[in-house]
Amino acid sequence: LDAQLWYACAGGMVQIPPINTKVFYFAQGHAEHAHDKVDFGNFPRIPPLLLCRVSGIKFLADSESDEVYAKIRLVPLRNDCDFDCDEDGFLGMEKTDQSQEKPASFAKTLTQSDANNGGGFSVPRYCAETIFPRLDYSAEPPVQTILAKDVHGEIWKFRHIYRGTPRRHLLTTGWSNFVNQKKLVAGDSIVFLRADNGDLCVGIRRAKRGIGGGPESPSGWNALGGN
Amino acid sequence: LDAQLWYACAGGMVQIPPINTKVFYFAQGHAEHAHDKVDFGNFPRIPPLLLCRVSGIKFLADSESDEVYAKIRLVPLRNDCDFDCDEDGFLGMEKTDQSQEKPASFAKTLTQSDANNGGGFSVPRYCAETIFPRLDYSAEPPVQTILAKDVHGEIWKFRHIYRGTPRRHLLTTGWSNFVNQKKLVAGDSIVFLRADNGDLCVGIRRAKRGIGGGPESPSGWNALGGN
DNA sequence: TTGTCGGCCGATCGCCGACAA
DNA sequence: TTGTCGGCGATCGGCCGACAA
Repeated sequence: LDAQLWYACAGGMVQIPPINTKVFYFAQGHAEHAHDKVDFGNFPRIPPLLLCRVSGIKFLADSESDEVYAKIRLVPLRNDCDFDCDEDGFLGMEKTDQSQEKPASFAKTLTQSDANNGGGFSVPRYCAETIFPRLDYSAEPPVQTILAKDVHGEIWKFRHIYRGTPRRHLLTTGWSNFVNQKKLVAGDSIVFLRADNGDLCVGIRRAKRGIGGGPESPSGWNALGGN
Repeated sequence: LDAQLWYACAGGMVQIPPINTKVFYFAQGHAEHAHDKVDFGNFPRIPPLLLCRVSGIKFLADSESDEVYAKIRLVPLRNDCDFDCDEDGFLGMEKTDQSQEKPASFAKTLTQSDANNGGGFSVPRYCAETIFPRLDYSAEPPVQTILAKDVHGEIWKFRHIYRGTPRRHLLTTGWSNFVNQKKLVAGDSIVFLRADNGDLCVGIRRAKRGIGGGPESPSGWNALGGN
């Protein structure tokens, strides 16, 4: 999964520590947020926090829900007594690789009208003008076909039209099918992103269904929630 | 799963040996008909047939396809040299418990018109008159609602009407939904059965898609095919 | 600028009798 | 007796501009 699309779907609040930086692992926080029981083996006592080195990161998306999540491999460090000393990036608060080049992306939370069965999608002007392919306004009406790739690489086709009084951008044909296939409801968000190679990508960010997330959470862990 | 409904779905060709009878287990035949590899462990050489005692039978139905199949537990017998001697029922060819009380059931292979999307189901007269609940012919038109339980215990509702010139029995409302949910196509069969307690049951028997069945075969074995 | 609504048109669903095999 | 067909009315999907927030 492309890291740029991953970050766009995850949202601006999400920061992933770069590889080889040091982070604290909060075992209890992890256990409390996990849906499945976390197996700490036979450790007699788990320290509240554990200094680790990030040794690997995988950007993934759930095959069912499209929700993005990350698997972060941590290697415990021995010298967790002198952790406030020196060295490089704690907690990834300094500039990380994700900030170095931010591609054009746009997220919108679906309104009732957007999610209504049989309805279309109101495209905010900013999104249509900066993310979508350039529309030929000289035609009457201005209309084009849009192709967007989701997190699995699947291509979705939409009819993009600029019409109505006052004029506005809309997705019509193809949108309803997308909503049904992805099981989107009002409150969920959709993300459009123009990749570096010019390809248009589409991702989704589902609304939080309640504290702790629902059983639909990918791989049994809350995706990047807090700790 | 009720044994009567199971036998009705399996069809008249199917005979299950009663418990505690002796049968031959054809290892090679089993292996050839299985979809998954059959693991015979480290046996250096498998005899062509193995005298066994039936120690357990489970009547089951695949949760996806509704197709019925049986799990038969076999215990190998030592004295497989003198198998043509005496004792009780070989191969269940004698009367078994399934023949002692045959409930009223009827099977019909779906025609193109039956399976057509949006169409109804032509109920053969015999089925309507002997299996279905008694219809009040004095009404105009004669119509009733039929409830039928499938192999999972789920209830399906159909509108049963007697109309047309010449008059015939039809299932209309509810039938299309049943066809779609069960993914029935022309050539598949439907089974109606009136249980001892008076309940109406419905089962399906899918058409053979080719020699050896398809990958949809339940639990990796062909259901009761030959050996 | 954009969320919601009612209008409306075409496609599909599904019930019907006619007719023939 | 029952399989197939065309008809046709009801429903639904989905595109549209009006209007107001």
